[in-house]
Amino acid sequence: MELGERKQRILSAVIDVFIRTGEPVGSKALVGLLENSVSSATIRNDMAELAAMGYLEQPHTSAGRIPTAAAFRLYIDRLMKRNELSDEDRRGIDGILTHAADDPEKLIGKASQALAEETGCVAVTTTPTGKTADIRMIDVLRVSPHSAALLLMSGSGLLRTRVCRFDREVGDKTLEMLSQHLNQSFCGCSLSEIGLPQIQSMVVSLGEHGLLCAPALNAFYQLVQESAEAEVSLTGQLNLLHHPDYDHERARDLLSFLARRELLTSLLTAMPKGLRVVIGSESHRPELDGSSIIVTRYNLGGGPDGSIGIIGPLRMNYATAIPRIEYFARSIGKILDEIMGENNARNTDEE
Amino acid sequence: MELGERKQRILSAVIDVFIRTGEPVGSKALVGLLENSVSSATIRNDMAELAAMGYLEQPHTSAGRIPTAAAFRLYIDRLMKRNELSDEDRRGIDGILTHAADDPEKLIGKASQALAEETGCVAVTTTPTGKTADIRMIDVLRVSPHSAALLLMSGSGLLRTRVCRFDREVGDKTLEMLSQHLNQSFCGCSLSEIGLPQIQSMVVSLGEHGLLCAPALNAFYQLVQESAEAEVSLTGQLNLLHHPDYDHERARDLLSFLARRELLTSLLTAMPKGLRVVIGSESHRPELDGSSIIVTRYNLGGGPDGSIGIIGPLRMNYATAIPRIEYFARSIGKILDEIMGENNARNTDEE
DNA sequence: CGTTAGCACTCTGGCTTGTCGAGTGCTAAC
DNA sequence: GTTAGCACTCGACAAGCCAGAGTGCTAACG
Repeated sequence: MELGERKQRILSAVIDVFIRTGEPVGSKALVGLLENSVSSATIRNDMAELAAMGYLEQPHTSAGRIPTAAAFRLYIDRLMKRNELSDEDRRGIDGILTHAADDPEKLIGKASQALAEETGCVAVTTTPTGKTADIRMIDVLRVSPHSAALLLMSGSGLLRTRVCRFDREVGDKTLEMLSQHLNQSFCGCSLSEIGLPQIQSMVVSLGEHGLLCAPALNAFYQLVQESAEAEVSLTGQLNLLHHPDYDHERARDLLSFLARRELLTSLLTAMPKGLRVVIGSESHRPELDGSSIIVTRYNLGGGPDGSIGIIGPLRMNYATAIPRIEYFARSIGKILDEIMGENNARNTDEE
Repeated sequence: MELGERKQRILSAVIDVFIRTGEPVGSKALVGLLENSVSSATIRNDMAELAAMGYLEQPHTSAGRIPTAAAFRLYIDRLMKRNELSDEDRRGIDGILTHAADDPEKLIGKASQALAEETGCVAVTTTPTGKTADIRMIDVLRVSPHSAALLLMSGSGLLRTRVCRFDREVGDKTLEMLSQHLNQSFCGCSLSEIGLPQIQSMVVSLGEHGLLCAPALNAFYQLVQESAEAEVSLTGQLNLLHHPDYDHERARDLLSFLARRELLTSLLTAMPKGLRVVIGSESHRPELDGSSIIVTRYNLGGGPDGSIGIIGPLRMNYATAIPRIEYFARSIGKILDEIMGENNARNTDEE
């Protein structure tokens, strides 16, 4: 069902005003805002029809109208004019990212922080990892006579360490042997390939050292598990507490939901590629009613990638937030590729 | 000025009830609770005097009394009966800590989480580091043709890594040389000794590789800085949002304050050794009015140590929280010593 | 037929009012 | 020093009221 041109303009205007003020908008307020303005009565008629079509609703009889989730959907897909970033904005972001940008984790942390600050929402990121990432190297470092640290570097540029304790003192040779075996067996493997059986077979191949090294192998297994699944991190939760749309309960409930990382992970990893906007109840999660999620992927040259996005109130400023998130994702992908030295025809000559 | 024995009992009872209910407590409510009960009129008289002495105050004329900060101070220092942990509690904590206890960071994370959950407050911990910690080892790991990761292990058992990018490709020899020089120069040094001058002099001693390695040295410097200062982490912020004593504003303000880590760090590091309770305004931070902090240090055998504690409403359950925190601190210290292999006459034969 | 002006209607939010109950302070008796 | 009794104060809560905003409908207009 096609919407008349004026109705589209009215709906757009309602959404714009609502995003700005957060209050139901009445017919009179729109009179001054439309291009070829018509009288408030006409607008009322159109609004009544828009309400009948499910795009507007009124909290109570004599209040203005507020846009429904369907209206936001239409707005984002068709009506909205993207508010592209100014050169200044870009420079600002570039500055933030290139400043402490050598380290992947730092980079993503900074990006998350900046995004949260600029949008006033909660920023959500996942580490650049995935089942497809492979193991680049493994190292074993002595910590004390009877404990050592394992280090794992994955193809996505992440380093993870973990200390383990042996049942008795271990010699340098044992550690060295352990390191060699681990590297031989697992270097180049994708993280998802490695399961308990493979690791248990190491106990055998290590011969006399096998049993002694069991704690280390156990730690290694945990390390692999940990690296294989995307690690979600949130920034700017405080922003929610400052936002007028979130009262105590709503903020608490949303944050409680976000604290359950496993739910969030599954939500994010289930997203198809490209930029996605999930509006309120579209996620079928009651906790997300009244909130929107905008996420996209940042791609490394190869397989592994991660997500970056924001979570905030339904009436967030999509027009500026969306281009901003896209820019962040592109920049992160580019910088990570540079760090990791992927040779995929990107100009790495900048700076 | 000494308090009469009955007044002490009355004050204790008021505090106990207030901690339980959070509401002003009246004279009648106390009649049934005191040992050698007296009439409500007598209690009223005593309460009036306690109010005059600054231990009680009433929100308005015809409400019950609530304890002042001074009352809590007295309560904690003299009146309170510590509610020692049951064997079961201890076993529970031991189980949590020994379960994933090989890794120092994991250990402290788990402890923090458990403490937050058990007390319903925000748990605060600092990593076991300090100016006095020394550098145990440094490693340089190749990440890509033109980037590498630096790894630093400090005497407190913490591993920190950071990736850095070189201006052009670097050979294995260069990295190896860098690693050797860094270890020779800085292994065994305390973290606080290392400043920019020492690192800059490395550029010279590295000879032809000096300039190429500048980014790595810069990253190393940042790594040292980072490891030198205690890293504060909070767990269970959501608890505040569930607590009836914190409405939207109070929760927001407290969390905003806690988010400013530098303030928190200075607050924690300024604490003298031993267990401390800071009640509301005693910290001279307006944001902490109405909240209390309980912290203590956990000590490693050697110099470095960290803090663990909780932050919550004034009317928290001090009698059970304090022994609990002490137990956590002792356990963490013991386990870390075991991991790090300090030989200080502790029985490491458990389990 | 689409647009406009006018009007009666509805509903919310804020304000005032009145009542209830908890708790106190004081006084006088024990 | 302790207790009983009583008048008083104050906040919480419900009920009632008013003003304002915004609508839906109808009738007139081009």
